[in-house]
Amino acid sequence: MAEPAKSSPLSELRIALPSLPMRLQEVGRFVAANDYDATTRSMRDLAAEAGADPAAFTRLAKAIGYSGWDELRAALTEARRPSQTSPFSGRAKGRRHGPNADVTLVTDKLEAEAAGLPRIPAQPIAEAARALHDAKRIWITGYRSCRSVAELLNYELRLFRPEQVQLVGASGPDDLDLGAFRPGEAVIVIGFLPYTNASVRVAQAAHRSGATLIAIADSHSAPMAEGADHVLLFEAASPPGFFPSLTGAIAIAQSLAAVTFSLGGAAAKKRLENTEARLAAASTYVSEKG
Amino acid sequence: MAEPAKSSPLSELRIALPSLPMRLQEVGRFVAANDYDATTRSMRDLAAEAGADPAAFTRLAKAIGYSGWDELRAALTEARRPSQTSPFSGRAKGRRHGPNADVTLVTDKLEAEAAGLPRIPAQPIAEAARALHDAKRIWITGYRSCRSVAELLNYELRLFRPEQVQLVGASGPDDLDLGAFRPGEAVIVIGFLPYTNASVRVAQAAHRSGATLIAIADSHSAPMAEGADHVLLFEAASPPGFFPSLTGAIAIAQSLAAVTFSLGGAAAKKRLENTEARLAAASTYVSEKG
DNA sequence: TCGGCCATGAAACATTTGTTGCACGGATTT
DNA sequence: AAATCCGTGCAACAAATGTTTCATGGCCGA
Repeated sequence: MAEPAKSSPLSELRIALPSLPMRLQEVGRFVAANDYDATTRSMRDLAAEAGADPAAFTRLAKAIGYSGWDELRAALTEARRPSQTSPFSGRAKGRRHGPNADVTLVTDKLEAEAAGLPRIPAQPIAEAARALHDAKRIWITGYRSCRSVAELLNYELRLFRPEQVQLVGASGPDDLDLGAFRPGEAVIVIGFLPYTNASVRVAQAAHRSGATLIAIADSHSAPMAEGADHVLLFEAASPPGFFPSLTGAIAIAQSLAAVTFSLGGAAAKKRLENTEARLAAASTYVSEKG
Repeated sequence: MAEPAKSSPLSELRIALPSLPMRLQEVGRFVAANDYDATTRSMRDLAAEAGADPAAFTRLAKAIGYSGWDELRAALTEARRPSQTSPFSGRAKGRRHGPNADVTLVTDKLEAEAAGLPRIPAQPIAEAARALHDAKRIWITGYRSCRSVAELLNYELRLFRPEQVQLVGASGPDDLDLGAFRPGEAVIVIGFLPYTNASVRVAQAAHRSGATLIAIADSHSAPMAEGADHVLLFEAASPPGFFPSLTGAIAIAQSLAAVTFSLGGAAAKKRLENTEARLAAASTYVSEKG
């Protein structure tokens, strides 16, 4: 298989974890989660706290290729040494050229997107949230890459308003939903350049039906923003050769859901708790442990 | 006498330094200058490197009020312990209610998320992208709210590698896909606390199969990060009452797709152009106009 | 000059450290 | 069903740890 990036002893450990015997996995997890204590305290101490046999630590070290616990701990200690590099900069073994171009590419992109977020107008989001709060029913629309944003919004809103939120096209052809829009309902349409025809049709249908139209788009002149009651803007632009950025749209979606939830007050909170209890009962999630 | 501010054992040491016997001063200065080694290496080791007698360390500790070297080192160790408070913490502005409480809520949230993005480690993303580039096939997994991230990644990767990218569970029960993982393929699993059982099962299956496992998660100790060849971290934490933030995960997904695309070179570019041409021919998009 | 004092290094001490051999038990194979 | 392997806990081991003691030597005050 492709050789794993064994940048640090910790990642070596984590990679090897699943293929170890059960008890060794336990102590391995303990070490990975408490690596600072692993470097400072004694093996027996750790064993006592982890509720395991001291010998297990020696065996763990040998199992992942070290001559013993001492050597593993030495490696962890070196990896932890505050040493040379400033807070960021990865662990850079001296790489400066070639592959490093990708890294700066990523950093630049992340910083650019971070810069875009605070520029998102907050006021319209709050207003749109109130509209959602008042809506008897909420429809959500997004095509192609915007589908992911639509689904996230759908998911989060359904956590506390399960019966009143629906993804357009979720239960059959989109066109069936278009005729179902009613006044008093809200329709959210997400899109950016180039605009998908289908999303524009949804927006138009929403407007015609008298429902409240909320557009999440990259421009006021976006087709789905025409006639919209609320327009939530984000920056989708990216450097040439990149895909448009959806980070802003996601941030808007999450803010929208959060404010709508807070407007819902105790009732919304109650419903969310019910949902979570149901998920827990179905053992959807990995149970927490010490 | 006036009690000196004993904020840390180190400052205690430095304060008491001048009033100590010469040899103890030397040792004390050595400890102050190499406090990391002081917490990790043994007394005799330090003595050898400092060119001093081991006993001097015990005497130094006693001279500044500790019962022995062990106690001094324990204090230094505690002082050095990495703070367990999350990177977020400087906030908690008092504003709760008011006319535009919702608006400040949104701006705060946006700013917090913007601050989180530059903290995403870029190096692992670049490495993971190379793994994707080399993979014969790419599987993508995400449940519940992470489903949206998975689908975005799926969408963008398929733009230039249509036949080799597949969403786990897209064509039938997830379990059918679990058996299909092969060495030389890559499996991406996205998740954060609370972790969905299904995603952990996918990660385990991927690891067992010998495929390259890429985890996008909120912690190194996330279950799906165990055994992962690449772990891409983001901050999902949000203020109480909020949903976890997916902004970071989306940003990672997009960076991953972008770097993978750039690694694809001319071939990837060609495929992307084909795809776009096909979409245009199907008049998926609204034609540009004045 | 003598006598006490203290800093200092070396060696001996009890304790704790990491390690390894052994026996038991469950799972798998023959 | 028997044989075997492997994971695991226990206990004993040698090595290393921090501490203490003791002998030495320099310093200052009588």
